[in-house]
Amino acid sequence: MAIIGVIYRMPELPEVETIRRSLLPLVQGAEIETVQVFLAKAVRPAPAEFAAGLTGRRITGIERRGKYLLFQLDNGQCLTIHLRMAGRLVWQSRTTPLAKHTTLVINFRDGKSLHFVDPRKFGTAVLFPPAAPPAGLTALGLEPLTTEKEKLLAVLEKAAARRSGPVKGLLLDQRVLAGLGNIYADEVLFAAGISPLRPAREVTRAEWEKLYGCMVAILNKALVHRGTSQRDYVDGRGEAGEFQHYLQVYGRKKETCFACGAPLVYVRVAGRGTHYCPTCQK
DNA sequence: GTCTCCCTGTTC
DNA sequence: GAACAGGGAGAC
Repeated sequence: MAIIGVIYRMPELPEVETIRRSLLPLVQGAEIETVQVFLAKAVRPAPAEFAAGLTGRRITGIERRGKYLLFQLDNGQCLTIHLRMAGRLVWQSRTTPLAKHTTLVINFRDGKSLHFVDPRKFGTAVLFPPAAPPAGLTALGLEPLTTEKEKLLAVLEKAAARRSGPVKGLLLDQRVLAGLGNIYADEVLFAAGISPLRPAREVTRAEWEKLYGCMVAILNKALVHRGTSQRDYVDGRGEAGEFQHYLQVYGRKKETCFACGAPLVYVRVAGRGTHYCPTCQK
């Protein structure tokens, strides 16, 4: 039995979208028969109510907002799953033994199961009615890829104007822009030639425009390559992420810049490990 | 608006 | 065997 599902180190927009696309044809129309919760704090509401709310429902579709997956149910409710750092969703036969760190299993009537495996235990699954979405979801900012350019530029400039901190912190702020994480923030800033340390309010209009173009290009290219996979992945359909081969700065600590040959710098910015080229990025 | 913490596999 | 990795909730 092939196992479907790619393991990503830290799923950001391209990875979550790739997972969405791979899962959609598998779960669409499937009816949930039983639900097993192995880590109570990973689900909301509490396990008994969570399981009862899902049992008997059919999944009608999957959407994505930022890094959240949204499973639509046939009664109008919605199940949102956030993989955080190390979570993965694996579609497999119901007889497959549970992997270590499995926090949630959704069993379908057709004999298949969706396993949520999350070693760091940071991931969450929240069942909610349309009228009461979780706070993190409602607070999300614009989608980097589906928003009109001028609108997005206006939002970035406005957010930057009242932010004294480094520009990288703004790119990581999901309330402004929903979907960028540490990997793509570093890559976008490198491509745009902007230092992650630059105060957000000092970024010029021309630079925002360049950053926007780089962001769209990088995210689209990452989507084409099915995201960034680190380490081994498990996949029954060749759905491996390959964007790791295209990273320019992320994860290249102590290496040199592909563009100019200067040693890359690794510092902590906005609480995250940050890679950049001090020569190419100003 | 910025900092801390949650977690455990991996790296040094 | 200690330090590190980090998304987002919650605390300041």
